[in-house]
Amino acid sequence: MEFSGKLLPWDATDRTSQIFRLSSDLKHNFSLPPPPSMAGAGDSYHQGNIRMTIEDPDLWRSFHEIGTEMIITKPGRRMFPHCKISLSGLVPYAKYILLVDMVPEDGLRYKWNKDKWEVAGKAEPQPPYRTYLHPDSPAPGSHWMKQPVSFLKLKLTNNALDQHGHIILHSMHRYHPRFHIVQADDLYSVRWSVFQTFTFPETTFTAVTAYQNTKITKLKIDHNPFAKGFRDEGTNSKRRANRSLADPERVAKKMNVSKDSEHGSPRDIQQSACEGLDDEHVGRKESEVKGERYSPWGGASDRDNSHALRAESPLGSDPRDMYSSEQLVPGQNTYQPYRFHEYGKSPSPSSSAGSSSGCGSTGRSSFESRVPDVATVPDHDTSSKPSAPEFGLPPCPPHPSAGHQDYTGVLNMAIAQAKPGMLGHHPLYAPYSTEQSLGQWSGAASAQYPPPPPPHHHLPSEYSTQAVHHGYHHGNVGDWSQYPLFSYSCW
DNA sequence: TCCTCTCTCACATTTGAAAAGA
DNA sequence: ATCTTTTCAAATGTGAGAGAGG
Repeated sequence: MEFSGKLLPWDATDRTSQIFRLSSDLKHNFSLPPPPSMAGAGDSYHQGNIRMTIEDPDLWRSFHEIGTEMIITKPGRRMFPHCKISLSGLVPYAKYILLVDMVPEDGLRYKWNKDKWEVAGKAEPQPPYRTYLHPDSPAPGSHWMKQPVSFLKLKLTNNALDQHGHIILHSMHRYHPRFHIVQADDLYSVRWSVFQTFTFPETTFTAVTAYQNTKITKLKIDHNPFAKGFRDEGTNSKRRANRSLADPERVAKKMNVSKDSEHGSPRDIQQSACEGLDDEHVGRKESEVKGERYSPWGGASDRDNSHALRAESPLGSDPRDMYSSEQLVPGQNTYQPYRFHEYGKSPSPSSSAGSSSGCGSTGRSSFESRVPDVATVPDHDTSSKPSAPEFGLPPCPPHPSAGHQDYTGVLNMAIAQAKPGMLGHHPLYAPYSTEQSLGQWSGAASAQYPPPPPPHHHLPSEYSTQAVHHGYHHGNVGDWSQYPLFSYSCW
């Protein structure tokens, strides 16, 4: 079954900021069909029929089945596989901005123990929240649609003081990239626009400073051209020798990689915690992969023991919980929007600890405020990035269990390469100065939107989910959500 | 002090874009 | 103007070692 990412109409005047997110499974929480009045209604600017697909889905799945790891370094490291998407359904002549940010999977920290990932405690406080702006932004829909859009240059770093606009992550934490499409002529318009967000479960990864799972290393070497020198057939005899011990395994792995992605994996590996994701996101191949996945996630074998399982695997036995119900609400707080992540039934430390967050123990939705703001601050590194403005998306509020978070609101975007003029003469930057940021945020938000929900409290009804979930399976087609932004001004 | 875990660094190799030359 | 070659910055995983914490 295929269900393209048809946007549900959104009334721009609707301050309740309902977010509609297509889920991939009707049997989940929000199974309401779209109100007839909304289905296919009118304004193409706001509704469109946007569809996003991820490129190289098989490659992503190959990694995902093992447990994708992404290296993060101080100077910044590219992702591999890198994010590359295809878009359709955009208004050809309308301009869009493409953004990517990294969303914590949960409020947990992990460790690699022998051959599997285990929970190692609560997540560390969230580092400065950044969003990567595609350098082509803004560009007309026709531009985005004519060929796949690559985020090759996106870099991940563990340097909280990074000044290059790289996305800052914590090592040993899990994230997934989230793609945003905003119809806007420039960044100034962004805040008036509707964000449409897409996620691809198979892009979930663990940020690491050094690879933990040797199978991931091998997969990277086998597929990343820059790592060609480390391949068995490569010229580096020294490294070949070092790796020779693992050769039998490598051979077996190589033989299995392609197969595994579609036909399951070695049986010595416990079932993948990602199984559920595959079930619904890997096209209609679920029957082929279910229960056979190789997984680095410990405890996954005990599928029925959801508690035990989820304690170790944030994806849980039914990862759909995580992806199928995302609601985004506008941040009402001028500088402290909150994001609530709740992973449904998962009794993970994070969710349990987050009871005070107001997400409710029964709800599956993860609520997020998406209030991208751009801090206008002095550029303190003009030599290296004279026009390296960054703006942060809405400070991703903390996971309930993540402890104190950095609300600096640094919405850094690596827009150094963005088209000149898109930001006009305003120096956008992403400082880590709370004072500055907060100062910027002190806009008159409340004038436009209802009062903000109290932090760590139940969302008021007007923010409650009215998500509409459809069967939305097309392998690498992203889930999407739509939400208005910018309840306050910051420019 | 020892151990474990995580992170950093220099290294050899490869890629790919830009520059130089034919 | 076009094609080929050269140069060089950037990207890659490796493995040793440092550093923090228990």
